[in-house]
Amino acid sequence: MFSPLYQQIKTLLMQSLAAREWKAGEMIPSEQELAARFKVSQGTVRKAIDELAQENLLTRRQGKGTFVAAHDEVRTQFRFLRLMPNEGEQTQPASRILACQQVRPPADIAQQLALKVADGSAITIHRLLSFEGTPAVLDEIWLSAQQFKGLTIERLVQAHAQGHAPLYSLFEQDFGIKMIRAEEKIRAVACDAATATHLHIAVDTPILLVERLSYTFGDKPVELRRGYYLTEKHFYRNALS
Amino acid sequence: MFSPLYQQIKTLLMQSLAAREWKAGEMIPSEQELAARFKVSQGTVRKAIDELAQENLLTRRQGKGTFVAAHDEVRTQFRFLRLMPNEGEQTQPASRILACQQVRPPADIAQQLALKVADGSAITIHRLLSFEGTPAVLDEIWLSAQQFKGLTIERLVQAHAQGHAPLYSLFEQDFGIKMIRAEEKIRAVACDAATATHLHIAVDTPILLVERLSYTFGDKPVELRRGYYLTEKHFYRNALS
DNA sequence: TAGTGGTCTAGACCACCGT
DNA sequence: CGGTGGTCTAGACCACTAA
Repeated sequence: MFSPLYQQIKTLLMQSLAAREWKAGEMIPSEQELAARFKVSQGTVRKAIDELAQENLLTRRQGKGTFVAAHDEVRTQFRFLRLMPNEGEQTQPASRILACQQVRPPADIAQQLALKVADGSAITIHRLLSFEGTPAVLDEIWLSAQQFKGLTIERLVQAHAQGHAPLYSLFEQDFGIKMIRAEEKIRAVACDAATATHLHIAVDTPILLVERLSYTFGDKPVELRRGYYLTEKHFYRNALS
Repeated sequence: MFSPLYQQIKTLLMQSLAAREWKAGEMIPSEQELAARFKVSQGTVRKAIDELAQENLLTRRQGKGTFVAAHDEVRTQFRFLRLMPNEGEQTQPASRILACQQVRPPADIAQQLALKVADGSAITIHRLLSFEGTPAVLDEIWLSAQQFKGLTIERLVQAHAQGHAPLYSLFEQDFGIKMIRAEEKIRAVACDAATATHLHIAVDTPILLVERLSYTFGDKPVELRRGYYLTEKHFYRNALS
């Protein structure tokens, strides 16, 4: 098996990132330094960094340096939230935590997150996102209790009060777990009674069901999220390129 | 305004592609030739081609050459069709053309396609996609009659019979119009009577409404498509990265 | 002014493909 | 084998940032 040098360098860098050798938002060594460390030319390091930047793991800033991408940057703000208003600019939603409990996960969820089906092996969060006071998204989030030990509703509410808007930013900074990619399955379903109440709509209103599985380093699934999106004043935007 | 050399080369190449200097599927000149033509080093041409390949306008094949991307390649097969079965592998749908008429476009559609609202200024196609005999998608497609002069239902059916499965491949080869990117707006809606009949489902069943605007070179919108997706046995897949 | 990433070059060699 | 794209190097210079 032939593997180009820059790929090997890329793997090494990715391992350093996974091991949190440099924290989110921090600057990594300069291209020259890395070239010296790995005993390759700057161009080779460059190509490795280029690919990592493309994958949103690093951020290059000319004149300053290369930084570990963080989930609280403006750039990343709407990378995972694809809901757009029918008219006007995209705005930051208000988030209200409804619940956060340590529970026994259903079999299907445990399977997708590679968890044991045991009491307290999972944490589930329920929250409501609103745009300009109007509820738009009801999220049901599942995590491994082992990885997110100590995650309570108080902590979520507190983080939120501190302007820690994106959940992934909290996961990254407090638990050292960075979501690097996700896959979504989107379906249209009829709204059930409980969801209808939270979204202030009639039962059986058609809503989007967005099922998201998020992965960290090593393609490890760490979050499963079922989002119920009201698409009357908003739509799910997707660019095909 | 500073613009790097490779960007200028990229623009020149893109102009050649838009002018159909090389046709879909054809090989473009080698990097060496292009470097000589533009009086730059191979590395600079290389970087321009790299970006065009990334944008799916060119396809590199080691040992062979660089080719103009075509819509009938396997690679591109599912670039625009995001529907996946709940279980099993993604398969090619069967397509049935229901109608193809030259009509006066509604104002909203004319506006998005930059058409005049006049009798016969638009072409509309209705078609049904089925997976394993089960209807799954009803598409309502709008095009400029001027750009797609001579597009009739006979031609569509004939192209289809020749295994010209993807519509975009027909557009590319017969009309010289290549879709290079698209934006989709996805909503959940209740199925109306006409759609219900075609999809063999009950009225008011929740379905996905996928509104797609496709662009050619120069960010020119050339196709508007409203797709009604049945998401009982399938889902719309999306990768967030 | 010093340090960073960004561009560009020229040349060597490798991997892959077809003949 | 010759031609293609793919990798790697070493070095020069440019653009941007911050002190």
